[in-house]
Amino acid sequence: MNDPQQAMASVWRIVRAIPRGATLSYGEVARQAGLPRRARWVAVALKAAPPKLRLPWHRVIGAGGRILFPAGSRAQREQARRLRAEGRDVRGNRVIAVARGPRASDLDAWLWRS
DNA sequence: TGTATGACCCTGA
DNA sequence: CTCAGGGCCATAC
Repeated sequence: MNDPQQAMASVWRIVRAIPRGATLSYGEVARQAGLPRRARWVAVALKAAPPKLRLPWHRVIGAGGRILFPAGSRAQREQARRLRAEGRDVRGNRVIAVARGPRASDLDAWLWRS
């Protein structure tokens, strides 16, 4: 998986598959995309993603449920807004873990079924 | 070739 | 809870 184009496509594919209301960390996305230890690359890939794709980028958050954009920034507010629109709670730059719905341990199955 | 810079992550204090 | 330090990997100059 050294071809940037292909690696980026893999990231996009995973992000696109994140169910509404669910979230994945950058590291998890990288791992799911077959790119372990390349969390930073996920960020690069998201930034480079054509808006045309309409990727649910807001469902990708930092490890531990943190929104990584600077507090108060345009992007931070937008991400919080979209997550809340999907029923998630956001306090400051923290995304509250889901009490109902798929748990982290079940997310794999959730993501890969079909 | 070398350095700086991230939409990152983990651990330890 | 915050903070620093080290690791990580691709990009830009």
